[in-house]
Amino acid sequence: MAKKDQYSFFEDVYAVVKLIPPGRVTSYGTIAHYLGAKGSARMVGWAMNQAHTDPKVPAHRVVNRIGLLTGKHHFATPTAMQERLEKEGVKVVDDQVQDFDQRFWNPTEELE
DNA sequence: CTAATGACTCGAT
DNA sequence: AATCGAGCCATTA
Repeated sequence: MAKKDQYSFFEDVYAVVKLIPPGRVTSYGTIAHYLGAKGSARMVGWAMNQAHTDPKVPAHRVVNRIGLLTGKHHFATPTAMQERLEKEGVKVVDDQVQDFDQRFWNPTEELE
């Protein structure tokens, strides 16, 4: 980590992800859109890849727009993401978040 | 330096 | 309605 300007998007992404309330989930594109870059949804996932090493970043609360645990495979264990979500109170079936629309957390509205 | 990929999403055909 | 392609930013080869 001798570099300096690696952070930029990641820093913002981390901040938003850390602000995700328990029992809530959001999507990469939503975070990216909140940051002002809808197209960088991929980067958000990339940021998670670097962030998932940080326990302060609940990457397990971040899923794709349909509530599918696309990145569960990147966790320490492929089930860690689902297990954690269920532990938070979010039901996950077949890597899919139940009541996703209800569990969805919109930073643009919640954080304004 | 150029090219390709990546935990995504939207628009067009 | 379903499928395909393009866009976006950053990292790695």
